[in-house]
Amino acid sequence: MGADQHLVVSWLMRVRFAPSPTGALHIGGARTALYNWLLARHAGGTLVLRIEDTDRERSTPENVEQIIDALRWLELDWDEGPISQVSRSDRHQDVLARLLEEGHAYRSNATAQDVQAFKDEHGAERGFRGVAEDEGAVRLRVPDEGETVVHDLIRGDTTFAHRHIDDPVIARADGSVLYNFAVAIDDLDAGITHVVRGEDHLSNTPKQLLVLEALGASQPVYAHLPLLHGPDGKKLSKRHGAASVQELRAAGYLPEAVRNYLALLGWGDADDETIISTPELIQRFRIERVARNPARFDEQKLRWLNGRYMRELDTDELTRRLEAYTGREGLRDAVAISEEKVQTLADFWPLAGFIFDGPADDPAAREKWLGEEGRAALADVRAALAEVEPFTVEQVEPALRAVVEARGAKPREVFQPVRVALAGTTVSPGIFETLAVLGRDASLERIDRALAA
RNA sequence: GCCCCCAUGGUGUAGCGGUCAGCACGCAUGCCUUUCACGCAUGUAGCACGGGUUCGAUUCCCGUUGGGGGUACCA
Repeated sequence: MGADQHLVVSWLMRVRFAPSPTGALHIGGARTALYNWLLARHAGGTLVLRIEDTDRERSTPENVEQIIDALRWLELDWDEGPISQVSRSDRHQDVLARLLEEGHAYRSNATAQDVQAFKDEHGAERGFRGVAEDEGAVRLRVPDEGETVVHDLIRGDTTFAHRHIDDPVIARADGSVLYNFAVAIDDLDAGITHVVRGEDHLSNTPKQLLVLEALGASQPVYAHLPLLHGPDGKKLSKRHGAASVQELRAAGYLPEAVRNYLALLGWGDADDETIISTPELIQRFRIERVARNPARFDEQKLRWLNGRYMRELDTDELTRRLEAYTGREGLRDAVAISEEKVQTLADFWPLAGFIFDGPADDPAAREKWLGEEGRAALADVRAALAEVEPFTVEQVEPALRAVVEARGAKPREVFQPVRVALAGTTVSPGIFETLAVLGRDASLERIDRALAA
């Protein structure tokens, strides 16, 4: 690589997604990943995946795998990593030693009680300052004077007075480093240019900046995303239905619809479009336009959006998705007549499963539509259907309408009994289409059964 | 407690000193119609409150209230 090219590379955007593997990837984390991905793809930059696993208790291989699965399902790829934060502990130790050596950090055995005692004496707003000891945890020295300003692409500048900041513990007594230290070093070493993460990290940013400053390193540009809440305004949790990516997947949502929805949750373009394909998103997404206020996750809108995406897929593709989702095969004909009626992949089977598994059992439907009148109509339909040739929608429809006319009935008085006979319920795809998909034999058999019951 | 962030209909957002405050979801009604949907049409509902600044504030400043985050030898 020549010098010129190197210069170009150094100007490119490098972002990262750094989840801590504490379980399933939540929607908030998924959105953070999406925004970073959008930024990287838009700028032709690099997305680094780093696993923040310094908390050994919660970081299990299963949890890491869950996050990677979720990203794959969302079709968000990364260019470097996954890098385990723990795997970088040698480097962390080197930097820690240097900070200790240069006096930017010190060892201390101060406990939470000691910190409280300090505040009782100096005032609650006064940041804790410890005294150097021979052993104990490592604390970063925060100056008493001055302030640290976080320059944020979304929020502008936020100023933190040093006198309010506690000397943060950056390494445990056993030497293992803590998040606020490791994250600063890792982002620095990875050459991250833009740190895009949740707002819950904003208050800790000055500590990370102080670490960087102690090292004489330059700082990245920050962008803190507003947090996501549940429908009730409270923190998002399992109580709110699908709160994790795997739950969204299980609920039958399409990854492209989820990307579209998540992109709009906290971000809006000037032209106010709602349906935005991923390529368009890459082209139009601007981190500066991300909203500052927290957003609520609204599954109703996701459902609507998902329905729009479902209807945009052609029948073959939708069939592939549905077959993968249900684990069944030979669904195409049933899919073709159900497309307009489902909003999620999960909606399909309850609507059209009767075609394969036989009529559902809905006593109320039978009672209402298969009484004396219903059976009489059904018998007429059976007779008419026996003559239809070929057994196609084009031939079936006029035959049934002729029955309606001959009986002087309302359409529903004839069609609903047929529907209940075939599906067992009052809801199904169009009746002519359903008949055609079922075929003459199966249709007549089901009608006979309803008549005999 | 202390530090920090945020505030447009029920929800997500557009707006960046003068607009009938726009769009989407939802909800309601109508049309379509064999069920359920889809689609189409119409309607419903909002600038948290109080002070300023200004000829004029949804928009700028301050405060209040209300949410949220941080304050761990968690991330």
